[in-house]
Amino acid sequence: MNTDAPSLPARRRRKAERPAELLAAALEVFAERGYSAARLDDIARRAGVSKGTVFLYYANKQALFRAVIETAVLPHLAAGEALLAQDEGDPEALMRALFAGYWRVLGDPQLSGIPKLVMAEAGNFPEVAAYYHEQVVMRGRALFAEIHRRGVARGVFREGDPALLCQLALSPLLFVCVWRSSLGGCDAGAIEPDRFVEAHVDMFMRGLMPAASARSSS
Amino acid sequence: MNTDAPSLPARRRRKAERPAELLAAALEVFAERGYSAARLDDIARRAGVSKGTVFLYYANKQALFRAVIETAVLPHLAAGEALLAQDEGDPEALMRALFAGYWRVLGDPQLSGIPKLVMAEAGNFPEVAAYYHEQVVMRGRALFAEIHRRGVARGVFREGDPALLCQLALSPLLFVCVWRSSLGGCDAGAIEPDRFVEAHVDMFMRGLMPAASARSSS
Amino acid sequence: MNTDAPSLPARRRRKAERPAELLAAALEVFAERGYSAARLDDIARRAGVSKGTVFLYYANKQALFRAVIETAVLPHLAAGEALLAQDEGDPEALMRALFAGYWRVLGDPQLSGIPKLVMAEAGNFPEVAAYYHEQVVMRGRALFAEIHRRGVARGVFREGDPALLCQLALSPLLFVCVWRSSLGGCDAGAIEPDRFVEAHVDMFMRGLMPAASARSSS
Amino acid sequence: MNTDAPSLPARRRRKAERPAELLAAALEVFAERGYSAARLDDIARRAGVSKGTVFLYYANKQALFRAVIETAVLPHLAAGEALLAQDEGDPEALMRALFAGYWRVLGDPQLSGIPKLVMAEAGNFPEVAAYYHEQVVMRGRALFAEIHRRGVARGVFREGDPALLCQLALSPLLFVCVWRSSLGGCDAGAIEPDRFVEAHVDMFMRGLMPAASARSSS
DNA sequence: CATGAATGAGGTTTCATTCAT
DNA sequence: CATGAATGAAACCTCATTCAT
Repeated sequence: MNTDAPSLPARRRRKAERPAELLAAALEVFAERGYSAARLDDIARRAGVSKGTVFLYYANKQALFRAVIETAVLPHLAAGEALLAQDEGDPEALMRALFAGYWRVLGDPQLSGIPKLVMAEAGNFPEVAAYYHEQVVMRGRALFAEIHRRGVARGVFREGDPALLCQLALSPLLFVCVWRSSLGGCDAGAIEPDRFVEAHVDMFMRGLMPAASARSSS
Repeated sequence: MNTDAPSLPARRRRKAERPAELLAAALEVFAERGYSAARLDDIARRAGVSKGTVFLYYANKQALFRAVIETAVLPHLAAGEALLAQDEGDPEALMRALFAGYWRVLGDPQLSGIPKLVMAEAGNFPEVAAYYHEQVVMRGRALFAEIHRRGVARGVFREGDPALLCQLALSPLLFVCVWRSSLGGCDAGAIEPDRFVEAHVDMFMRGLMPAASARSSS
Repeated sequence: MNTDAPSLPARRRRKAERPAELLAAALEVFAERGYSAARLDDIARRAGVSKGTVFLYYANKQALFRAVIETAVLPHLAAGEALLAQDEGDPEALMRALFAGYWRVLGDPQLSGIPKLVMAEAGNFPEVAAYYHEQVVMRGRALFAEIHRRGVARGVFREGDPALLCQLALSPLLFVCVWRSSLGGCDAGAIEPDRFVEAHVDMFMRGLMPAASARSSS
Repeated sequence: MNTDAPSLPARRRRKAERPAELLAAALEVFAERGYSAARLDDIARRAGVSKGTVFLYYANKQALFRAVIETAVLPHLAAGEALLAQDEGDPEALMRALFAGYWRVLGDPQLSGIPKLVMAEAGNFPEVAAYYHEQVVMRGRALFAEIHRRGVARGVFREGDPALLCQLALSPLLFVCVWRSSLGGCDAGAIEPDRFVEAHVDMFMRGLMPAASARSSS
């Protein structure tokens, strides 16, 4: 309320920023430790507030967890859908843009904690898993399927089950993001993520070509 | 393990099986819930013993966790190494055999909990992560690298960074095993793992061919 | 209390009413929930102010509690004492007037919360209990004793320990006020308080007659 | 289980006694402090166990509270019902026996905490209140009503609404039990409970006589 | 060996109280 | 004066761990 006054009292301004600060701190700790092992004390401290303050913004630990999951990914998906809706260009370029978009999210060390979290905790939070599946997985697949459909129509992509192809396309990206926040520490330098993804995209795009055009690839 | 003495009294035989039963139960519960959320009560009940008995075999929860990780994968790796050491045949067939071997492990709903566990808990157990990286990841990569080396030498595989190619080869398999024990419940039927892996292997093998032989692919 | 200045600005009048509004809200919540379970948040909301405001008027929760107890009953006692001081009439009528006066207080759903509160919380607030005993119980008993004394002197009441008779006289009234705010909800309609008190007073007055005049009762 | 062996291990014997010990300790603390203010720490310490042990026997504080209420009164009611079922004697003597029975319970400093508790906490535990009303209040009233019915049939009691008469009969007893655990401390010695109850019963029985026989009373 | 009752440290959650605005 | 965001002590509750039987 009344956020158009540039001279808002500092307290009030804090209040507006608190949820984001808390979500950021919570994402960090949840991703590092997992849901159960994450202590609200740590989250609060990392957000620069006391333990009790967390409960002013989120009813309990679970609600905070859900909020972390729900707010971190949706904007990016919406952006992807918007892009696809207005761009009618070359499917191959679109597909590469889709990869780039996914990678902007999954490659961000901050956001890459989310998929890891969801996978690690799906068993304990079936509702969260269902929400994520519906709001992220299905919508992400729909994006892929639409581009693939356009490519097949123009004869630049081979046919195939879009769900399966999508999984094939994304699993290395997802894997890399999980890897980085788990064994990445031990494996430092072994593989540079950007190069890895680049290699995968090349390989995948080549595999997606119709048989006839395969010979012309590098 | 020591099952070659058929005349042992039932009680003693029971005792010899306890560790394996405990590890199996622990793997189940750890994989379902994650380390922190797993209760020793549940593990004990699932193994058919009382809570106190667990401590007769493993000093504490952490030791049990380490034992689960350490005993579940090593035999399979050793088998792979033995196979490779004696087989000098067609690299392409060997590579497909390697995929099949990996899939025998990662496709097993029982064992597929392990990678998920390691990734989810690496942050909380750096030593376990380091152990796993050294004893599983590096050795697995070495298997791949050796086959790749032979294939390049014979001109049937294109060159490339073997670590990167190995990651590329395995990430979909690892991903599928993680997926199945997380969002798989919501995603039931969307993708059949075996088909998915088969498609990936085909695609990967095609991508691995030298450019010249690509045209002969299906 | 200071309502005799009709031209005060509204704000100032508001302020003058605050303590009474707070006490009323506090009485409600304390009576409903008990001292510990009553939240200052609820009291503040019911009084239409913010939580912080409560502390402008009362140093802490305990002080508010004491104020509730102390201000709610004293005026009524004083009124009873004044009445008795000026009225020299028929002791039987006075006794019935005393019952009526008690019932005006104890029958008021608002005020009936007080005795319940005092009894429920006496263990946690010995000083409050002592204050209540001295300022309410003892003075109430003195009223009864004085009327009884006059009646005995005129030969219309039988003799007896006034403290005991007073307890006997009042316990059903007190009980009904406690009952109504506790099990009254389950017991709705079973007994109508006014009828109950009327029956008790009749029975008590009959029991208070000297033996000789008993036969003339209805 | 297997409690017929006199040489049971001490641990096992403790296990059998724990619930009763816990209920006794809990009744004490709940009655002294009220539900909210009672700390499980105190209850545990008074029962001679640690905090965690309470939760081995009762799922949570509320369950313990319910168990206290439910187990403390029922046996006495059942005893009263049994007595009434087999005794066909003088209704006046039966009524005095009923008073004596109630007083055995309500006069016991231990058990007298129960009614106080129920009344103080009814607002916070509607289900407990309903249970108590159904299992204690209604059954208690039925006992009274049956004796009253017999007395009216024989012409030794005057007619009247039994529910109202029962309330009238019991309210001083209930009040005394509440009083003793609340303001009784301040009021020490003012009134001796046994004398008070005796006086009440005499007065009540006299009030219960039909008008004709009133003159023969002492 | 095996049990399971008991423990108590540690986590989540509540709420009276403070204080900058 | 009034607010309500922030605090942190204290409560409930969980569960790994111990140990008498």
